[in-house]
Amino acid sequence: MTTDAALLETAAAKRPRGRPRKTVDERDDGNRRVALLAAAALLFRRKGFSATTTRDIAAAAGMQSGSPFYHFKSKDALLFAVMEEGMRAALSRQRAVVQAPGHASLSPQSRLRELVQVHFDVLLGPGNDFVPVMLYESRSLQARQRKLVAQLISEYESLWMPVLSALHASGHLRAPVGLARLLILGALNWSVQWFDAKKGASVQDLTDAAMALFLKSD
Amino acid sequence: MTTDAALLETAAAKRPRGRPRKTVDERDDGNRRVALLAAAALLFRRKGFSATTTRDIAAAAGMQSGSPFYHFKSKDALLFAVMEEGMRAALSRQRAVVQAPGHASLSPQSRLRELVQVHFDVLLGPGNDFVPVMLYESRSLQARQRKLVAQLISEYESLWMPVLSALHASGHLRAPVGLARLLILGALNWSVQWFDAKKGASVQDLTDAAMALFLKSD
DNA sequence: CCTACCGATCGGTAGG
DNA sequence: CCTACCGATCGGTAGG
Repeated sequence: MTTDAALLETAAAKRPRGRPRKTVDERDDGNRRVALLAAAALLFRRKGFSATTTRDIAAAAGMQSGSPFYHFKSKDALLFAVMEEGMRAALSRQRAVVQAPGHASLSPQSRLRELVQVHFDVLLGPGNDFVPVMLYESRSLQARQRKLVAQLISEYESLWMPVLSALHASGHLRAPVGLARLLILGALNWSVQWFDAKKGASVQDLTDAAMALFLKSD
Repeated sequence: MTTDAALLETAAAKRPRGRPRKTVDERDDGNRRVALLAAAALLFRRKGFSATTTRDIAAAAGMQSGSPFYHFKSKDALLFAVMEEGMRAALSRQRAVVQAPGHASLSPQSRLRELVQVHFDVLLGPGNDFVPVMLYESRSLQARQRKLVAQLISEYESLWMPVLSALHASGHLRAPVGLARLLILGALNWSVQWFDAKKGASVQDLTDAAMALFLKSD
């Protein structure tokens, strides 16, 4: 699929040109690995894990069919790496939000808005295929790997709980906090199925609508 | 997978015993077709379309590997039949709700509650694998079939619009109606990912939580 | 609906 | 990271 290869040019072009590597023999494996991950994320998202072949991925990264197995032990391992990378990045972004200087002094409503907005961007931003793959392809993981992913998801959700509890306490959120978290994140996660960046609504519009829908008043 | 075959015993046993068929030569093909659909729905939901083999499905329905193709032209056609059957049943149930004698005289809040409750049951009720397959495997359909499914989804969503518009007009729903519909149905649809019938919450609990979350007051 | 089978594709590997 | 390849599996079919 040459289209996919084209879409990944940017990732492949990120190879640093300035400082030369320590030894001539050290190929920039790190970057080929990154290109493989980006290609896998794009294809896993578009076609699903089982319908994507390792040959598809290799071609999208400009390699021969056997080469992905030089970087990853198996197709499974590639899927897990995509998910882990996606959740690592998402966690890091949300932690930055929560730990930002002014954040703690904001109202719970404003704090929820920031979480929602970053969540939408993690799901719908350009090139952000990693977390959608995690959301919709976990079924294809082996039990051990699925547990590790579940752990990351749990950490991610724990960032939401203090805000939701505060909103519940102040009467702005009436549903039980646990179910509210599942329903709210579900509403956001489902946007992966219908959001179209080229169409009407923006991530800002979605954030506004979600806040208006979930909160009793602003 | 003998486990799957066992789970499908009930469907296979529905074969009518009383009145004999018109001719001796008329095998109850209709029922073997039903068994295939139920087996396919269960497996497509559990493992996804691409990861399910037609041999899996045949075995779960108690057939040999080539036999599904006597009833369905292709694996694709089987997937489409599952989705069409699921949406036909869901539409029929929701139409019955909307057209029930007292329904029109209920408050918009109560009408939404009925739609939500039936929707949860369509997704989470025992043996209801057909609609979840439609929700999560449409990617595997061919363009023509996907269009037909989209048409059914559109009909289904149109049943919600009058209720949502009324709630918006009365101030019980603050988000724009179009985005509210997408977010609300997303919250409900995502329950397929986490709901566990053997655990704490019931469909009633979910319905209560959803109503409390979405509406400004009851 | 079964038997027997085909052609294509797939994940993965050896050896360089 | 490529070349060349293997064993297994898969969707689907002919002929009964």
